[in-house]
Amino acid sequence: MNGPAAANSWQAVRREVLRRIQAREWAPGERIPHEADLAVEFGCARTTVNRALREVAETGLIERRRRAGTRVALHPVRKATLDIPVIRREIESRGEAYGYTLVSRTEAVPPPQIRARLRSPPDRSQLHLLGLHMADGRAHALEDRWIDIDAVPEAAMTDFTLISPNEWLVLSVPYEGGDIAFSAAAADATEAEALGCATGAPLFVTERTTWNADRLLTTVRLLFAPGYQLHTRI
Amino acid sequence: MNGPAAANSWQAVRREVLRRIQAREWAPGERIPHEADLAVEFGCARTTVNRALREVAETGLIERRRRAGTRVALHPVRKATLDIPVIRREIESRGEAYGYTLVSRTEAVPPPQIRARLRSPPDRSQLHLLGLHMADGRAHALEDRWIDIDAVPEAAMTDFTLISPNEWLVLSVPYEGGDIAFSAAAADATEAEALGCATGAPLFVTERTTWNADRLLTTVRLLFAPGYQLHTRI
DNA sequence: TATGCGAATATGACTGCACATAAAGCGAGT
DNA sequence: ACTCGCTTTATGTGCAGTCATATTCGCATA
Repeated sequence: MNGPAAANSWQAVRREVLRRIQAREWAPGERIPHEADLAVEFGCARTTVNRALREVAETGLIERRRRAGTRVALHPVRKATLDIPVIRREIESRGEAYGYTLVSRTEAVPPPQIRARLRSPPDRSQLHLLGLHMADGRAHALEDRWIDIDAVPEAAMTDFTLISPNEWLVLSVPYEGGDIAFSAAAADATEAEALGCATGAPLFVTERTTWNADRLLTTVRLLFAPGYQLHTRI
Repeated sequence: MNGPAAANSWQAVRREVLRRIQAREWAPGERIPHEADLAVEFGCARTTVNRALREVAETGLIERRRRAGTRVALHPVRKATLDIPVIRREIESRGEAYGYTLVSRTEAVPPPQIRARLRSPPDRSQLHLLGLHMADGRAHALEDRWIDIDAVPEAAMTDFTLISPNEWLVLSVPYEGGDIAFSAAAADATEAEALGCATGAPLFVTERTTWNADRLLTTVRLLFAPGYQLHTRI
């Protein structure tokens, strides 16, 4: 029997590895048998064991180091994966009607905090956009965005009354990475009016800065209407 | 020349693939050459191309289907990975001193919302724990937890004044999965006092329910002191 | 005009092998 | 004791070839 043992055997190996960790057959902190032994035990190639263990390691349950071997994590840092869709699609996928309004558009020198985040030189004006995303006619999220005009010059010519900067950027500006922070903040008077809630209401906030190679492209603060929840699974 | 071409060539392939997507050489929605062709072009084995494309697909930038081929995602849903450490370790890794106090411990019939989340039968009492996590003596997070006594009977005998349920559960109860929700809420009078903030202050909230095979184990609501941010990267 | 079936095709998985590389461990030389 | 360097070991990566499987597409048949 030369060919593949059965079906998806790397997943079978992963299942068994997870079971043994669950059942404490392999205790936290303990070293587990090395790939070659497991390959013999499971009757598959080392490659297959490697694939399975690599996937488990990605969830944080085991730690692997060359020569040192593989051990069950002592303090597992669980990894959860967040899906970050474009807001329009998030709303539409819930079966609600999407709407968007541009509230204001200016070019101005950003306040110190934003300037620091964009690493914008002092006195340099940047594009500042305020927009409101709506779901079934109700306010969903307020988007407060700064775009670096030097890094994204096309933004200066774009009409953001028709397409939200959120979506335009995803479609037209390739980016490599970013960092995201989640927090809570109280709605100030302006925000409360836009979102149709009381001043001081607790809002879920995400702040994201996006870059491309060495350029910082944009930083955005999204304030979600009260009741919003971000969901994920482990 | 039989052996590996150079070093980490699957990462080189991934880099080049990402570059072509960035540069719009492969436009969104467009089908890209199939693995065999790319293998020839890059002068490596199809396995290597497969590995690279699989990794890219995991970030949501391309979509792959058998026979249909690989195409650049039209509406990329970016995936971010959240690290979810035990609270004590999160605090200690910032170099702060960790502290924990058990505020209250009761067995009671949970309110309807919690009962639904635990799928607990009506009139069944469950273990209810309230505790406060502290960083450098300041309140960090309030933990409001219900544990299913039938699923985790050991919890009934455990002294939660010494170890937080957060940590005890991770150490002693293996679990398979859970779901997590993030939101914002206003501090009520009790919460405000415990966290040392004003009543009505906006708090970052995470709610998590954890299960194991078919049993629901525990559900927890964590209220973080004002100023807390959850960070991640794309 | 449907529709049902088989061929073609691209990804998915696996094997057996080889070489690469990080890190632990050991031992010789100072 | 201490350092340097060699050996050993477990994981990381790569290759060629094969079989598996989902899907599409075209053709034949009702």
